[in-house]
Amino acid sequence: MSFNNVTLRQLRYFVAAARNGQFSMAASSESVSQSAITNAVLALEKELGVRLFYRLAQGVSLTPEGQDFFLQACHILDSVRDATRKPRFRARQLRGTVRMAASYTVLGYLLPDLLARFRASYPEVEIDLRDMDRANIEQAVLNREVDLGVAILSNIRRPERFGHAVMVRSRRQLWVAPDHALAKIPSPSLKDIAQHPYIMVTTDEAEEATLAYWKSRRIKPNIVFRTTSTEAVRGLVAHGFGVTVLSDMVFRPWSLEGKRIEARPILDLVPPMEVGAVWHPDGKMNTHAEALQQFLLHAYGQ
Amino acid sequence: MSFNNVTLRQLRYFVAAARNGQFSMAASSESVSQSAITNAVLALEKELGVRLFYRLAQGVSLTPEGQDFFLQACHILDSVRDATRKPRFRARQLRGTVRMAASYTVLGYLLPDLLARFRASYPEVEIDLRDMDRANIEQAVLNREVDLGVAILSNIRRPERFGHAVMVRSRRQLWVAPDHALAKIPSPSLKDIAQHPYIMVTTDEAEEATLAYWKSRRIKPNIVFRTTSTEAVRGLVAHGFGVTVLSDMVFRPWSLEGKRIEARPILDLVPPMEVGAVWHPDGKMNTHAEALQQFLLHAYGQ
DNA sequence: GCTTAATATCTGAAAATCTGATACCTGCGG
DNA sequence: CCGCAGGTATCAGATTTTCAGATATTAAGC
Repeated sequence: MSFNNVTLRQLRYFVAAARNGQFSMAASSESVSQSAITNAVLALEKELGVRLFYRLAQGVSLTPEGQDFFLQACHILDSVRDATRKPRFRARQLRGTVRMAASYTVLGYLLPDLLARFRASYPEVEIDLRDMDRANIEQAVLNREVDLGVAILSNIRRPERFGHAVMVRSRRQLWVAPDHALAKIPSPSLKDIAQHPYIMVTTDEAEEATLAYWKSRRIKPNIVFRTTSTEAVRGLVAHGFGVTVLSDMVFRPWSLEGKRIEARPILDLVPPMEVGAVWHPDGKMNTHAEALQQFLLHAYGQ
Repeated sequence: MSFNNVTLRQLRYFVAAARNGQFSMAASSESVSQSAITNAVLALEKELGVRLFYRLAQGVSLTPEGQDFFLQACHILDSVRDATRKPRFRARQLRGTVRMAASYTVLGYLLPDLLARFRASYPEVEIDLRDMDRANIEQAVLNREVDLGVAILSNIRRPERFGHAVMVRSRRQLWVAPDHALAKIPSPSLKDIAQHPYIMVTTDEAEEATLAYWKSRRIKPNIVFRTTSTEAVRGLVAHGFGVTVLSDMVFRPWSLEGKRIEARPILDLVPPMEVGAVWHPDGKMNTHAEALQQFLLHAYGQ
């Protein structure tokens, strides 16, 4: 049976399916037929010997193994994009240091892979990376203490004060243990969620951002615990002590000790988390900084 | 023009061609016809808009852009291998710290990518990485101060005193500026090289290793400069101050300021550099360490 | 049990890739 | 200078992979 090594096309279709949550929607986003997506995913599953999606009535959702593979597939596709980006010989002679500031969440979940890839393209450019909260990033960018900041854009008031660009828009979903009452509702509303203990993350102004969209529905979550540790949240949610709403960017299937977390789309319109880069409004920066800026923006198609 | 995104198969063939230095040899190593290799490489070059190989009478050799792309292609293929390696759900719950020691060259050229990939599979395992020379690594492994050492195995006397495995065997070649007299000889001998100024690297016992194979031919290189800096060597060689013989692992095309370095195979039988892992001879180690060990060994096809 | 909305399966058509033969290039030796 | 040896490029036809479109299947909601 032609021991088919995995194909990049299969990975593309798989990633599209994971992003869309439906094979048929992935098909139209990739401009192919639904059966093409189905076949690619089936071939992958057969090759890996693992089920990647749960097939649900209204679409599909990643199994823990699928989530795991999803992250790796994204990395592979990104690497291919980097490698085939046109300006080959991307100023390998470019040397210097870029001063960059990033906030907690960004530092942990977005930048490591991104910076590793940047380094592969520009090995001679050093990145002086600093850990700051949003307010300090804003100030540092305006004062030119750093060349570039990466933060949660949706928390920045009047982003027009900066040069800025969205890098990732990440949907917020309910995190819930599989045996939790809320897990039985395919698409719970905030009102449903309000009736259960809620675990509030407080890093990167998550509390303010969260309360903002609760307030617009005129209800409040039933907060039983606050923490700055996403790890703690995972543990607590997995053990059923409560639920939370966080962005897909920080979601992991997390089967520590066999305990799983599931993510459910929320019925109400919840704004996505937006991560992006900010720089001084006059846009002037040295060549290395510009290289990094371009890299960050291009790394996310457009 | 069927704007064909790059294919993994093309990358595989390209890498095989780069490794073999000949399309026809790559063809037999991949068990396909020579025209399959040719077509894949041509398609890649067309897609990238860059010449990847110089076509020579006796085979092919990477252009600087090709060398650059080669490293990225290797990374992509490695990532795919990691992602499709069977034990999906590789003990994500595995937590702990592995103590690891590595020597200078290994630290700079081999481990960064490898550890990043390990981290992707075992995000909860921390690696306590220490910089040591060979002698200290040997001692630390025997004293169980570290779980695992990675060093230049070919420098270790009586490796049977340890558990050990070769990870990479890297051919040693002549590094020479393109306009240097030696660059005109397709495959120079050590005797040819002895007539020109030689730059000696002294990190990781490179001098001892080098003199060993010179001694077996009963001649000596004409050493005009010694340094511990591979960067310095590249600069000096590129500017024609001398030549050197080093392994492919640390080779880069290095066209800084338009200056290039070329690599030429050496006529005499020069032993390759062998990098590998060593561990305590009784083989006992905790689960995390074993995971890392397995990962390192598997990362290099057996 | 019907309807709806999704995935799975099947078939012939289309596209890609491969092989094997052959043309072409280059360095070398007679 | 020519032919040979050892390599890459090109081509045509066979093979294999992938696709679209039609249809079967499945699950949930009513």
